[in-house]
Amino acid sequence: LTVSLATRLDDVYSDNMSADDNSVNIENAKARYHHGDLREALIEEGLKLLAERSADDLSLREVARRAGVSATAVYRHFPDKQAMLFALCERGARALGEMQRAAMEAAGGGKAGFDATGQAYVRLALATPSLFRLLMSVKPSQGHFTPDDTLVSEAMRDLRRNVALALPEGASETQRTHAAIHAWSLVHGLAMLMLDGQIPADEALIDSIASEVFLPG
Amino acid sequence: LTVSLATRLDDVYSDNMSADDNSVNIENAKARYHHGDLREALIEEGLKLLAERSADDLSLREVARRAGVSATAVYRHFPDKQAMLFALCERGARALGEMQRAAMEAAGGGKAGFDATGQAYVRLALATPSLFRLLMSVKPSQGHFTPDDTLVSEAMRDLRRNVALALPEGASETQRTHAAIHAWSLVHGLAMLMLDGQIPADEALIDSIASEVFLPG
DNA sequence: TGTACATCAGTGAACGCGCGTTCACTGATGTAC
DNA sequence: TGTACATCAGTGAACGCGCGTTCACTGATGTAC
Repeated sequence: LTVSLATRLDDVYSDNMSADDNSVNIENAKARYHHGDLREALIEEGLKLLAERSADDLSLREVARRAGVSATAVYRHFPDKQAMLFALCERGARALGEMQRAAMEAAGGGKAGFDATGQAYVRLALATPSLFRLLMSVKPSQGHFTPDDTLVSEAMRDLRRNVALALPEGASETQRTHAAIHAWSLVHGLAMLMLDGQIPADEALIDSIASEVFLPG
Repeated sequence: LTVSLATRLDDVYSDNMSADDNSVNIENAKARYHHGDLREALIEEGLKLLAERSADDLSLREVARRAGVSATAVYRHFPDKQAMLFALCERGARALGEMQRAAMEAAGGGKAGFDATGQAYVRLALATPSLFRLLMSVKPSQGHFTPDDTLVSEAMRDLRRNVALALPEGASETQRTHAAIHAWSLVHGLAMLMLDGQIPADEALIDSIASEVFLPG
């Protein structure tokens, strides 16, 4: 799982620009990026910056600077800063979803698989703290991002499906929803407390807490 | 419990300045505050502002403005902005601790009392979101605030004591710590997910989830 | 193959903003004689 | 009781900062004839 986590994160943070490309910053931007590539490069630099600072401290100008481009160039690819942040969120949500799926699969489904998704959730949070926090800040009520849904709620749908696999056969819809919320709260709290340094980010702790979900029936 | 919560929050947010005091802003500040009162007024305005915006969006200048005082006056009472924020944290920590104690007492101790502290935790978070988040952001590793401890870790000490009351007699130290972390994670995750709008801030949900703590043995 | 032209992703200068913090100051308060 | 003086919590002007965003522009690319 740890390996597959690393692989997934490499996907998210993949770096198309080599160090050489950075050192020939003198050439103009159009020569450096083929058509459509700057958008991608900005997202990548944004994700890299989120590894260094919080989303609140991430500025559009710095992302542009890192990509070797003027601040105004960003506006060719995003209507405003918020839209750029949202693009970063989408990457985070994708990574979260993929990791959950991979963890479930690797553990062979059932209760073990369900536990694995919980552990993967915490590990993703610890691996990409700012992105994880940013992701959570996109509320369903902030409907200007997506028509009527959260990015996270997609992962939540998966969670409700997964929780069914860990519950006894005849569990009701209500029981499933309740168990899903319970499980999500548990791993989310663990992740946040570890991110905030209130609890040691201990591997064994993640594994044990995440497999102690209270399941009704 | 709800009543005692309201009472406690009134304590935290108590407003010593009447509306009249605000309307006679023309008089100079020295006339308005007796010696030492401005510090208190600044803290109160800070807490009120935290009810409107996040700690990140709270500026020293605005706190001063609300208190009817120049921005530089703040420096007579706090060495810098961070110190002022920390003073707000202290209030939050105090409120959290008092609420936990009150909840435990009101529920008559034992497992019921322990569950009540969990519910109170979530309710405090929902009542004062920004203050709660700010409180959590004070890390043990940021030792410049307190010598070698977190503000929150004081509440954590209480938690470990409380969890013992809900555990079977012969529980080991390890089991107690583990159960405390588990319980904290559960209610903290529930609180954060509700604050972020990922889960409805439903009263019944708080009560039921917070009493489903997994207890070993 | 060469020329004219439209497109559009980049540019740098400029805007107004609010911030945290510093500085030299002022004027009310309280004490010493 | 009156006067001289130290204290110190306030003041407003000023600083430098980086931000998001706008504007008119430029110059490479690709297409049409």
